[in-house]
Amino acid sequence: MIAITLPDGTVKDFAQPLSVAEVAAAIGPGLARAALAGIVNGQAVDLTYRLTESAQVSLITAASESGLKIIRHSTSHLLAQAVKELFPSAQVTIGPAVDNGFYYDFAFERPFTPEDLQAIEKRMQELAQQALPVRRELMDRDAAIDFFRAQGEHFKAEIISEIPAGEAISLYRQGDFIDLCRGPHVPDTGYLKAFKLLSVAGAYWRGDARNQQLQRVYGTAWPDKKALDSYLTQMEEAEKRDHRRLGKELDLFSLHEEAGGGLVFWHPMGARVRQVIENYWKKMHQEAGYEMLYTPHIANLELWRTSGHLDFYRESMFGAMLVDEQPYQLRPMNCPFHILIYNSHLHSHRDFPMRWAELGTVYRYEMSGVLHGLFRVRGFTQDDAHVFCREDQIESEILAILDLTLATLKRFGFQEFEVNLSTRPGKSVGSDAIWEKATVALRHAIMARDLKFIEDVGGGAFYGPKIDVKITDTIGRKWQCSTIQLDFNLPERFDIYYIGEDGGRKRPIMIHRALLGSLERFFGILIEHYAGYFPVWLAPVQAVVVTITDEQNDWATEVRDRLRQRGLRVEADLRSQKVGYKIREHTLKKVPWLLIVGDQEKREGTVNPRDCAGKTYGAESVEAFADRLLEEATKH
RNA sequence: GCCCAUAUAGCUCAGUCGGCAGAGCACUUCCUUGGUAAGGAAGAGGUCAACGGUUCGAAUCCGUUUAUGGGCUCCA
Repeated sequence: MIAITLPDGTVKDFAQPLSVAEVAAAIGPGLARAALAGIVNGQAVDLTYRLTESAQVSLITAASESGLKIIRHSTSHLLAQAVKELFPSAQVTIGPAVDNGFYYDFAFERPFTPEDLQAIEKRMQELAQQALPVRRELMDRDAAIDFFRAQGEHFKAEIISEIPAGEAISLYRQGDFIDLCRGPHVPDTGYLKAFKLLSVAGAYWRGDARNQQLQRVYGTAWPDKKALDSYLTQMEEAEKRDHRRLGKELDLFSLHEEAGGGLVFWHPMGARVRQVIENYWKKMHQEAGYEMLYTPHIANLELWRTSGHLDFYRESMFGAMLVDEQPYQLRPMNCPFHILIYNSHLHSHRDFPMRWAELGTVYRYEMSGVLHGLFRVRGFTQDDAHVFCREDQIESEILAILDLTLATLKRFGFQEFEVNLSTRPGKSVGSDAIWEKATVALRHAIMARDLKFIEDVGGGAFYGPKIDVKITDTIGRKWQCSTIQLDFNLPERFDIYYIGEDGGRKRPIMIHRALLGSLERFFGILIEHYAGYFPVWLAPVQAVVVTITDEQNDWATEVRDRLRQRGLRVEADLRSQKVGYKIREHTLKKVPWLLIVGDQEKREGTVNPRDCAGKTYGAESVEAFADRLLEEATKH
C-alpha cells in the first residue's frame, strides 16, 4: 500500500507503484492537464517519476512561480535543440530560466544574426508542435563525460567533470537532442506554447572575462499566448516611461557624442526640476542641523594617495593630468576634501556632532559598455554628507540620518523601503569593539523604524559597516539610492582627531551618507517613476495659460504674472493657434494644469482650469486657482 | 573593456541592385481669431556620425574611430 499525502493534508492510498502524473489524474482531470511536474518529499521531479513508497506529493502547474520556471527552463532546452539542428557545429553550455524568461549560451564559430534568431524561433515552434516527449535518463558520471566528449560538447564535459565521481548524472532527451540537466522538465515539448526570442548578446563562459566569449540568446516564455502578449505589452509600457525617451520628449536633458559618453547636459526644463530637488534637499538638511560646503572638483594626486583611493579605487578614477608638472586628479569622491576642512583647525569634543553636506559633483571612470542614460554616467552630483561625531553619538546620529532619508524619499513618492545591513568582511580595518558598536547602532536604527531588512554578513566595505536603502517605484522595480556608511579608515589615514574631556587626542567617528545617491540617476528614476507626469511641486511648468483668441492676450499675461508672483512656474501661450492645438501640445508635454481663458473669463476676471487628464472644473478666480495649486504643491 | 546591433533634417523614420538626399512632425513667414488633444498655404532646413579605403561613381561595399542600444550575476 502506498499512501500519498497531498498539500491539503488528505491522504490517498494506492495499491501499487504509480507515477506523479497518475496522482494528478487521481485528483482530477483538470489538474492532470495542468500539471507540469511534481514535488515529492520536497524534491522537484518529473511527472513520469515513479512513486514506489508512501510520500508527500504536490503538483506544480504553470500558475506557480516554480511552474513558470520549468516552462522557461524547458524552453531553453527547446532553443538549444533548435540551434543544434540548424547549426550542428554550435556547442551548448548552460541555459537556465531567469526572471521573465530564459537564456542559453552557445559557442559558435560566427555570431548569430537576427535572421538566425528568426529561423531558430521558427524551428522551435515546429519542434513544440511535434510534442516530442522529454525523457529523463540516468548515466554514470564518467560515462557521461565520455558521452559528451564524443559529441564534441566540451563545455558540457567540463561541467560534469566537476560533479563528484560516482554520482549518477541525469540527462534529458527530446528527439535527437540530449542535454545534461537536473530537471524537472515538462513532459513533452507540446507544453511550450508561448515563447519569443528577444536578443543575442555576448557572455563569458562562467561569467569570467578571461574565458571564452559565448553567445547568449535571450528569450521569454509563458504558459499561454495571452500571458506572453501581456508581458510584451508591459515591456512596451516600460519603454514608454524610459527616461531616455522622456528626457528627449520633455526636453529635460541630453548627452552628446561631441562631449563624450556619460556626461549629462541639463536643459532648462530638467534644470528646473533639479533646482526644486536641490532647494528641498537644502531646506531639509538645514533643518536637520547640517552645514553646507563647497569644495573643488580637482586636487593634487598626493591627496588621493593619502586617502588611499589611488590604491583601492584606481580603476574607477580618470587618469591624472599634469598641472605645473604636478599630477592632479579629478575627484571621484568628496570625502577627502571634507576631511581637509576638518583638519583646518583643532576640534573639541564639544564640537560634535558636525554634519557637513555638499552637492558634490564627482567624476568616475566607468567602462564604456556600461554607460546608460542617466543611470550610469561618468560625471554626476552626489547629495553627499559627512557626519563627524564621538563614539557615544553614533547611534543617535545614525537614527537621525535614517529618519532624514525616509522623510526625503517619501516626499518623492516612494513608500516601500527595503534595507540591507552589511557587516564586517574578512579583511578590514578598525577594532572589533568599534565594528561591533557601529553594527549594533545600524541594526538598532533599522529596527527602531520597523523596516524590513536583510543582513549581508561579511558584505561591508573594508573600512566600515553600512546600510543601503532600496526604494520601489510605481512599476515595482527596486532601486538603491541611499547609503549610510561608517568609515574607520579615512580618519586614520588623515590622522584626524579632537581634544577629549581629559585633554588627550581622540579619533572621531566619520559617517558618509547619501540619500538620493546621484542627482542624475535619481532624476532618471523619478522620470520613470512618474512616467514623466511630475507632481505639481516638481513639474518644470506647473500651468500654462492658453488663450482662445488674441483678444485675451492682455488678460492671459496678467494671469501668468499674478501666478508667478505667488511663486508658481507658469507660462502663457499666446500663439494664434486653435485651443485644441495648444491643449494637445501642452498635454503631450505633461503640464499638470492648463488655464483656458476666452472672452468670458477675461470679462469675469477668471481662468478655466483643465487638468492633464482632460478634466475641467469650471471657471474660478485667479487667486482661488493659485491657492489650490499651492496647496497641491505642498501636500504629497 | 569585451560581444552583437545601430548611427540619414531639431525629432521619428523611409531610402530598392552602388547612379541627382526623402516623408511626417517641429521650425520660419503669410492667411485664419477659433471654447478644451493636430485649421490652411508657402518656405527654410543635410559634410547621410568622423576619418580612411575600394570604385568612373559610395548614404549604400570594406576598415578604423566615436557615440548610442542590448548584454557580459542569476550555479548542469
